[in-house]
Amino acid sequence: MQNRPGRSLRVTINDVSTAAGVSAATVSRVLNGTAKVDSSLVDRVHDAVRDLGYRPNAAAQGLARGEWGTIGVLVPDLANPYFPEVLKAVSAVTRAHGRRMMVMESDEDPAVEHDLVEDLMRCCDGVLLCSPRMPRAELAELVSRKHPMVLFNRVVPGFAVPSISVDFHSGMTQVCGHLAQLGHRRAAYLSGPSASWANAERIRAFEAARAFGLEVTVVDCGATSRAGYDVVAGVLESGVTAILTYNDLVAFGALSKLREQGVEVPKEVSVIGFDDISLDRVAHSNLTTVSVPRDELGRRAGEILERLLVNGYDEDPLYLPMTLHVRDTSGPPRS
Amino acid sequence: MQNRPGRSLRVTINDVSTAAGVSAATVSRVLNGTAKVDSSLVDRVHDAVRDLGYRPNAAAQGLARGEWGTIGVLVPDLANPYFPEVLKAVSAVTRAHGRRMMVMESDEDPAVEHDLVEDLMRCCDGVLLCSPRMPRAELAELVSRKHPMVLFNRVVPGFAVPSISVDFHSGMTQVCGHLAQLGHRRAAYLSGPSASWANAERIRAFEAARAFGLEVTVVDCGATSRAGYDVVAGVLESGVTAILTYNDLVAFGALSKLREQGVEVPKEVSVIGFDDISLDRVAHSNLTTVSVPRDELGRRAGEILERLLVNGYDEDPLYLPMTLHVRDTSGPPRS
DNA sequence: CTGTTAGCGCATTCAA
DNA sequence: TTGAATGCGCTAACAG
Repeated sequence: MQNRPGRSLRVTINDVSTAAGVSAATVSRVLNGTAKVDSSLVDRVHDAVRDLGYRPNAAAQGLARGEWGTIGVLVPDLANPYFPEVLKAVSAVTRAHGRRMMVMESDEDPAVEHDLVEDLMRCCDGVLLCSPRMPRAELAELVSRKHPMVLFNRVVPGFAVPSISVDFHSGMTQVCGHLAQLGHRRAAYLSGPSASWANAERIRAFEAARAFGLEVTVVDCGATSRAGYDVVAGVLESGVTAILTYNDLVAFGALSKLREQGVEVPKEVSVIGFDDISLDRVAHSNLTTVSVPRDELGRRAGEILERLLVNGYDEDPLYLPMTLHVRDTSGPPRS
Repeated sequence: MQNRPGRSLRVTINDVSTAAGVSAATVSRVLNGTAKVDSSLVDRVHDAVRDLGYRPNAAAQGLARGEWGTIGVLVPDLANPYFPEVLKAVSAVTRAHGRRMMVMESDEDPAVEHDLVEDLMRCCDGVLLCSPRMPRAELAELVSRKHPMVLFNRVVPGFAVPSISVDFHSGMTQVCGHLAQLGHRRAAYLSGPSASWANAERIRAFEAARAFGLEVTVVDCGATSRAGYDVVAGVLESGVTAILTYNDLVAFGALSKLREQGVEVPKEVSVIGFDDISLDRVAHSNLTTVSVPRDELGRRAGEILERLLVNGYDEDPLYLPMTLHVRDTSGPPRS
């Protein structure tokens, strides 16, 4: 039978100090190494701590120190395969600096993002914010609170907030270059959320592509496997020889539909993903795609936030490069 | 330029009370609805809160209330595709009950698990523990603290701790039944971590299988795609007609190797996964497997923990059923 | 080196 | 209904 810890039976620093025959301050000093303490007292404190099973109350420490020892992360969708690795890296960095990690999810709902960030701000030393669709004005309001914060996967020009992102533009440029060199002239892009900065960055790459003879048509689609599945058939009719996607999920959906329709890939049409979601951990995917260094992204983000916390350091936006992986779904256009 | 919130410029309940011309107690009452307050005062408080941008300090609330408003979750590997959906569900339930979610990862290292749980206990009202390999003695020690805790994916007989898990035994029995009905007589099981309860449950199903004429040989393997890739070749030589795996990742690795070797699936050998990791979110996988209701698992776990916190309620271990999904990698044995 | 004192910011007694 | 006083558990500043 478990009880919730009745306040009375919770062991505090005073219980320890009494048991050890020292003051509470000494117990604190021993446990935190804040000051030199006579070794005999140190031993008595440690004994008492062990006997009583004492653990400092984190809330009390936070209050007294003015620091929570916690950072917060807000992501739009915990189940999106993009984030686990990022969180893993953030968690590792965070832990290495002696802090804990609070995680919240907005469930892709911009309406709640603001509240969640506010909530994080009142219980975390710093916030890592991945909020692709939050309106600029709301972001500005949050930034104005001067609470340590790092923007993740989104760069907002004119905001004095450290941010880390991926060079999506360059990534898509590599994709286009690959296709152009294979001889493709017309391609379609299954577009992601139109309000998303990350999507806009991808699209921006098509201007340069045009200069090199590759015309890319943007088609509204979405960010899910299902969306790719539904949209791809109509796109094919337009006579393109290659299909680019907002992310790998969309590409998987599209491939699935193409397979059903008996369309051969890459013989009849090339399909190129984005993000490289399924690479290492799940299957040896054969999708040509361009990869995000998700673990590095998480690690660097955690480090920037830590520096911000310790030094109050403000840094320039950081862009991580993407890498093209040519696999089995891209090839020369049908002639 | 961001500063870390200088203590002096942090707005407290006293700032609000001064601005509104009321006592701090009244501010507290208005914000928490703890008692009736004259409506004119209510308005003044709300105005002051808005003007000053006041947000209650979570640590101070926690201290005063004796509750942190936070639950903690410990998982062995954040990047394991098994957990995102679980965390998503836990997060939703937790939030619905007005609590936050702290997440920690043991990185599959039993040595640190104990410390992490201790850390969670001193900053969380309750703990959700997924720790497949922690020795029974250590678990017992943690349970003895009487801190609200729910065991996840592990049932420990004789412990008075609420636990929720999946009926792995039944799941593997379904797999064996499927194979037996197809006519298979000899199969190999690529075993997961030997210390894991979840693995033992799967193996337990092979006794019944034998009674139905299916002989399953257990082969040490591991829990990763790589392990499946490395081990499967040697297994094939033993002449089995079907390969069962600890999880889908292992199965994917095995399939990858088989494909390389030109072994046809399921014509020459059937391959059956476990967990159904890649189903909906990523690709339309064609692996025959048996699925875990991961979101329900997370939801139910969160609810049990919440009940424990509110009622101090102790419940019997809960087992969720698995579902067999017959797809393209299983078929009749070669003759 | 150690104990005593005084907050940290809030919720909750107790009086009024 | 409201305000003043007290304490949650801990750390830091101050004496000794």
